[in-house]
Amino acid sequence: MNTTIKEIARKANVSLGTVDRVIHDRGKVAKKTKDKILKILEETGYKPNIYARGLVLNKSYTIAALIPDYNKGDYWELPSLGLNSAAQHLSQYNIKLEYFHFDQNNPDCFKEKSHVLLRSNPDGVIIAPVVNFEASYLCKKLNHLKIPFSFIDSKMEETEYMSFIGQDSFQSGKLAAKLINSLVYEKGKILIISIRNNSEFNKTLQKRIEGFNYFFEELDSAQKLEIEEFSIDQNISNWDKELKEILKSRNASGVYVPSSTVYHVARIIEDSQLKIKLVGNDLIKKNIQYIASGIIDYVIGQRPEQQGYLAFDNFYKYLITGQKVTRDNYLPLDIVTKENLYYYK
Amino acid sequence: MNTTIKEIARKANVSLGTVDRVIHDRGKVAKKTKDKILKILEETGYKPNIYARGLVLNKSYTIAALIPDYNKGDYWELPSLGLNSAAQHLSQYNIKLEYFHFDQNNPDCFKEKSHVLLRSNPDGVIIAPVVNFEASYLCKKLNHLKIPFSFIDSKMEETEYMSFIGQDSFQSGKLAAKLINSLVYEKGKILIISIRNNSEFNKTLQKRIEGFNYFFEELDSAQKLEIEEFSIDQNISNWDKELKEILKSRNASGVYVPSSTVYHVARIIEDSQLKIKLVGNDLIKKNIQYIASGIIDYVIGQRPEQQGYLAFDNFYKYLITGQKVTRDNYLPLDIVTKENLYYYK
DNA sequence: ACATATAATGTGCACGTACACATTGATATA
DNA sequence: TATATCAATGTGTACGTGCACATTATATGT
Repeated sequence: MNTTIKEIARKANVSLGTVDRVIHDRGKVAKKTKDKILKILEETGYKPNIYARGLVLNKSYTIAALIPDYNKGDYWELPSLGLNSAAQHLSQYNIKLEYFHFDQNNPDCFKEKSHVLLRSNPDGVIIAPVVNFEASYLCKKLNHLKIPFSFIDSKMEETEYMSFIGQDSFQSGKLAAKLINSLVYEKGKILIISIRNNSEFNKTLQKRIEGFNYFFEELDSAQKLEIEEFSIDQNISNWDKELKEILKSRNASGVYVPSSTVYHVARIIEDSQLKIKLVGNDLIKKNIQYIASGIIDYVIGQRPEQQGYLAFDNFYKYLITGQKVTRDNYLPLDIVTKENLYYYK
Repeated sequence: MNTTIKEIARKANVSLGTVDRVIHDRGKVAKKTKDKILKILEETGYKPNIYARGLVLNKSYTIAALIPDYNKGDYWELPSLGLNSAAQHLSQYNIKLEYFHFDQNNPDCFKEKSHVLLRSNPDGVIIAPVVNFEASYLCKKLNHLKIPFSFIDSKMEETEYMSFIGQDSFQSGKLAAKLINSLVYEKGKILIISIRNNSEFNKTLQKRIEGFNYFFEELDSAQKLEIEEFSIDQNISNWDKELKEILKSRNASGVYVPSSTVYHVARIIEDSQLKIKLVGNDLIKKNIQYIASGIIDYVIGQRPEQQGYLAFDNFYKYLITGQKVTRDNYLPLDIVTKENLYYYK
C-alpha cells in the first residue's frame, strides 16, 4: 500500500488542500509549512495513485498520424495496423488516434494535410517524413505550438522530435549483402534493382544501397562479386517489360531489391523459371507467398507493426503516465526466410 | 468520453446495482432485465473505466516466478531482465514480482521451492518447467487453489495453464539446419554437439535436434550432408578435452550446438584456428563476442527478455485490466549474425 | 388472507486525487 | 475600534466502479 495525500497531511498536521498545493506548486503556502511537507514527501517517497489521478483528470487526448496513403497489401498498411492496435489497447485511457493520409507522389497533398492536422489541434503528432521540405515546416509549427511529435520510418535530425522509431537503413543494406553473398557463394553477378513508385529522391533506398556496396568493398578482392545497379520507375509504361528484360539478359546469380517491391522480381523469376537468388525488404503480404515458396530467399524485416505500436505507445507514456520516452528507437533487422516465416506473421 | 454504468442504468431504467450485477454476472437479475441491459451494453460498447476500477479495487498483487538459478551471463539472466523490467514498469499498478530460484540439477530443490512458493500465497505464478514431474504436481496444486499460472521457455500441454511464452524448438532446429546448409554449401561433414549442464532429459534440446535432422531428410539425396551427433556432459571431468578432440579429429565443415553453450565450441575454434562454420542458439553475452568476430556465424535468438516481459505483462492484463490473454505465445526465431547483432542487443 | 421465504432491485459508501470555494488569522488603513 | 485586504489554510465535491447492505416485489405455503 502506497502513501496517500491524506497520510502526508496527517503527518504534517495540515489539511489535504495544503499538501495538494505543495505537490502542484500552486503557491499560497507558508515557506515553513512547505518545507515541512516537502520533507515528508521525500521521506515517504510519495507517488500519486495513478487511478485516482486518471479518474479525476479524465482528459481525452488525440494523437494525429500523418502517414502515406496505401492500398491493401502495401507496406504502409503495416505501421497502421500497429497504430490501430495500440490505439485500441489504450482506448480505455481516453487516448485516440486520428489519421491524416497523404499521397506520396504529391508534396502539395502533404502540405494541405498538414494544415488540416494543425487545425484539429492534436495533443501529439506522428509523422512519416517522406516529403522532407514540407515536413520541416510542419515541425517548426508544432514546436512553436508546443505539441510533441514523433517520427516513424525515418527521421529529420535537425528537428526537436520527441521520439523516432525506425531502422538503420545502411546496416540493412549491409546485411542484405551478406545474405546474398552466402547464397551465390563466390560465383556470378549480382544486380541491385531499385523499383520506385515515386520519382522523388528516397533517403532510405539510397542508404540501403550504400550499405550493400560497402559490404562488398570490405571483402577481399578475391571474393568480390560483380555488381550492377538498375533503377526502375513504376510510373513509366512498360517498366514491367524492362525489368523482365534485365533479369533475363544479365545472367545474374543474385538480385537485391532494396525495398518492399521485391515481389515484382519474384513474380518474373517464378514465371520465367529463372535460377536467381533473391533478397529484398519487408514482410508484406505480396512477399510472403514468395518467401514461403522459396523464390525470395531472404527478406529483411523492420517490424513495421511494432513501429506503429511503439509510436503511439510512446505518446501514452509521455502524456498520460508521465514517463520518460526513449528518443531514438532502432528496431532489429529481422532476417526472414521460409523456415522462420510463420512466427513473424 | 466513454459510456458509464450510470448512463447504462438510465437507459435501461434500472439502478446502478442491477447493471453492476449484469456486468459481473452475479445473478439475481430477472432474465428480461438482464437481456435488456446486455443489449444496451452491446450497443453502447461499454468499457469499464480502468481508473475508477483500479481505484476501488486497489489490490496489491504478487506474481511468483519459479525460475532456474543462474550466474551472470547465463541464459536465464535474460528472461529475468525482462521480468524485472515489466515489474518496474507496472509497479504503479500495485503488482509485484517475487523470485523463487531453484537448482536445475536438483529436482528436490524445485520441489522445496514449490512449497515455499505455495505458502507465500501468490496471485499468479510463472513457471520454467525444466523439471517435469515436480512441475506437474505444482500445477495441480495451483489449479486446485485457483491461482493462475503461466509457462515460460517450454510448456506442459496437459495442464490448465493461463499462458505460455516461448519458442518452437523443432522449427528452431530446422532453421539452424538451413543456415548451416547455406554455409557449408554441399561439401563436408556436419556435427551436432549437445553440451548439457545437467544429466536430465531435455525436451527443448531433443526437439531442436529432431528439427535439424528433419531438414536434411527432406533435401534431395544428392545434396545431403553427412551428419554426426555427439553429446557432452559438463559434469564429467575432461569434457573440455573431449570436445576439443572431436572438433579436431572429425574434419567437420560445420557444427550445430542446439543450446546457448555454443561459446565453448567457438572458443576452441578460435584457439585452434579451425575453419569450421558454427551455428548455435541464444544471444547471451558469452556468445556475443564470437558473433561480433564472426566465429559464430549465426545464432538463433528467442527473445528471452521479451519472454520475461510478456509473462509478467500477461498477469497485469489478466488480473488488473481484466483483458483476455493469448494462451500460446510463440516468439519469432531471430537470425542473428555479425551484421545485425547490434540492434538485437 | 396472512405470514414468510426468496427473488429482484435499489442505495450508500469508499477508493485518492484535483480543484473550486470557504474559512481563518494577521496586518494595514481609515 | 471597525473594516478592508490578503496570505494561509481548510472543506467539500466529483470522477466511475465494486461491493455490502437495505428495500421492495413476487411467489409459496398455511
